Amino acid sequence: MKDPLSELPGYLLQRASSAALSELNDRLGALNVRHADVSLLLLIQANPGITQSQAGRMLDIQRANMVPLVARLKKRGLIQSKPVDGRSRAIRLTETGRTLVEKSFAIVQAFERDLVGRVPAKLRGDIKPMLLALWQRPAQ
Amino acid sequence: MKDPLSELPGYLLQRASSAALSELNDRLGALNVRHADVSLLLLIQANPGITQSQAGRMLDIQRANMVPLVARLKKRGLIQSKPVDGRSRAIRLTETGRTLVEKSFAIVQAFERDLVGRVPAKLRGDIKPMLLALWQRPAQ
DNA sequence: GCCGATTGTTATATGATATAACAGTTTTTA
DNA sequence: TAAAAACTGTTATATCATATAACAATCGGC
Repeated sequence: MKDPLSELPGYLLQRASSAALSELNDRLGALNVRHADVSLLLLIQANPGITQSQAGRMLDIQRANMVPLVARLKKRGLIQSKPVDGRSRAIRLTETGRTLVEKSFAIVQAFERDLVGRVPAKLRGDIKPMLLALWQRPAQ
Repeated sequence: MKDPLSELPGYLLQRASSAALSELNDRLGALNVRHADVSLLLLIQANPGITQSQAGRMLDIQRANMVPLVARLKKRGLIQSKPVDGRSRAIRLTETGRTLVEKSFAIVQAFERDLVGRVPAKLRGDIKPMLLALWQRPAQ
């Protein structure tokens, strides 16, 4: 059976990404979180007091889609937020959130190690530069 | 603002993939198709008479999710199918489908060229091997 | 000829992402 | 400083991708 798609870097990029993401989600399932939760928690951990919109911009998640994500984490007691002015709210991890983000990050790191380990050693140093280059969105 | 996520190859892989996919979908919008349609059409073009399940396995799309995809392409007159035995159906491009897949493939190729062009020249030869390596799913 | 596997299908659920509209607030600028 | 513009969080809603479970019909191997 011919496979014309595997010649296309863009297709390989998509398949690699979705396979990796689904593997990571499987592993994170043990903590009952998903990759989107963890990326937001890690971002808040690195930037305590970050605003919902700021986080959304960095994660490329639109304002409207941040609402249910933040609400879920708040409901689980992982984050708290308080007004920083009349419209923005500063988000921080709770103690529970800090604990969970540490456990999650351990899983993420193990996953990243495995992922990188699948690449031939001589190419490993090029992974980040290459993915960053592929990420570039041309000016429109 | 700290960005702990951009240190993680897995995260870069996801962002690169989703940016690329959304750019490709934008470009394909001119033909009123999406990337999923085009990948199936290309696969059928390369393997006339391929079965719905076979295609699904190659594209990693489950049987149940192939149904609306195939139905949509059939409704647009891009593909036709006829029974190959009591359960399987062989799928082929129609003349309309052949025309559309050619136009689509031109867009895909232009996109792939641009995508690869964003990677520093000295790394370009490693794109496919690296993405294939990242795609590997460990035996479970 | 029987039994397990396969195929296409329906129904359904979840997650990610997109747009439009809004009320209240802040910032810009004329 | 008053009016205009931009920003924030929110609701409602739509689309797309993906997942599972169940089913009837069919096929293949023993």
